[in-house]
Amino acid sequence: MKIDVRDFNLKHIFECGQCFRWNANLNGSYTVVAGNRIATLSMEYTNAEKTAGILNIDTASCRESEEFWRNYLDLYRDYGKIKEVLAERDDVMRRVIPFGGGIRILKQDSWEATVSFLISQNNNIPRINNNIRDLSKLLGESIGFYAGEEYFGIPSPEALAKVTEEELAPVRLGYRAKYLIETAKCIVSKGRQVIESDVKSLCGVGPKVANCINLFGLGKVESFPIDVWIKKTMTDLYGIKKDDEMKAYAEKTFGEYAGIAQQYLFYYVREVGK
DNA sequence: CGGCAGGCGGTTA
DNA sequence: TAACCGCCTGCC
Repeated sequence: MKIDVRDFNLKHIFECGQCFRWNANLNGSYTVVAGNRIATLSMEYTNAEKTAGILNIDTASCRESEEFWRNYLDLYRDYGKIKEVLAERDDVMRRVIPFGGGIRILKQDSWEATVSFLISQNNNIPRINNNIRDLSKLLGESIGFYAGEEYFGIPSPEALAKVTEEELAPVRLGYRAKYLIETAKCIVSKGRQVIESDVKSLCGVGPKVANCINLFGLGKVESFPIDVWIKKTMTDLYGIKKDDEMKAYAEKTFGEYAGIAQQYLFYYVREVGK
């Protein structure tokens, strides 16, 4: 399927630290797993900034719904307008947005985001990607073959609640294995999906991970995760040093779009740091 | 080898 | 409630 898009860049979207279930291909396309779906996304960019053009979605099955991918890729949100609003509110935003002008907040499944960001703590992106893939292979269900490779979904809370830390050892999650099992047990006992009021009380979930789950898994675009990179950026660009002052600044200045502003800041500091 | 990577929980004062 | 520290692991 082909979709006309703007304010959209594959590298910006997948390499801004919000999602760990993708593989960058040599030709610039990304093979992505979302829930139980697999697709390769490629772009024909039509502007110099590479933020607009024709998105091509190649899926494993021809009965795939375009609607799913439109929603997952957050195509119904007007990022052009949001960028204008943020740039108007803040000079730093005006400067950093062009670096990641094609960012979109993916609408990930809440459980998938919970598992992903529990694993992400004190960890680096390549290892997080590997951990999630290995974990899915060990305990997740097969979601089919694509380009000759078998893919697995993130294990359900039920599947994770049943295992011991020893059984998870091959995935090399370290001390995060316990958090994952305890959190799975907690969600199983509630008998429903993760909701916002659960997040902070989950085992292994502190302020940073909670904000990531809210932002990336529950659509809370006003959430503002503060990690070491955001700390560095806000110290460098705003002269703010304390966490709670960063939080207050984000609430006051970025407001309902704080999570999106966070992504622009994050992408900027990572790009400039290279 | 020590230091560290997109933090957290537990313990202290 | 703030500061400190150990922690699995892999990589430098």
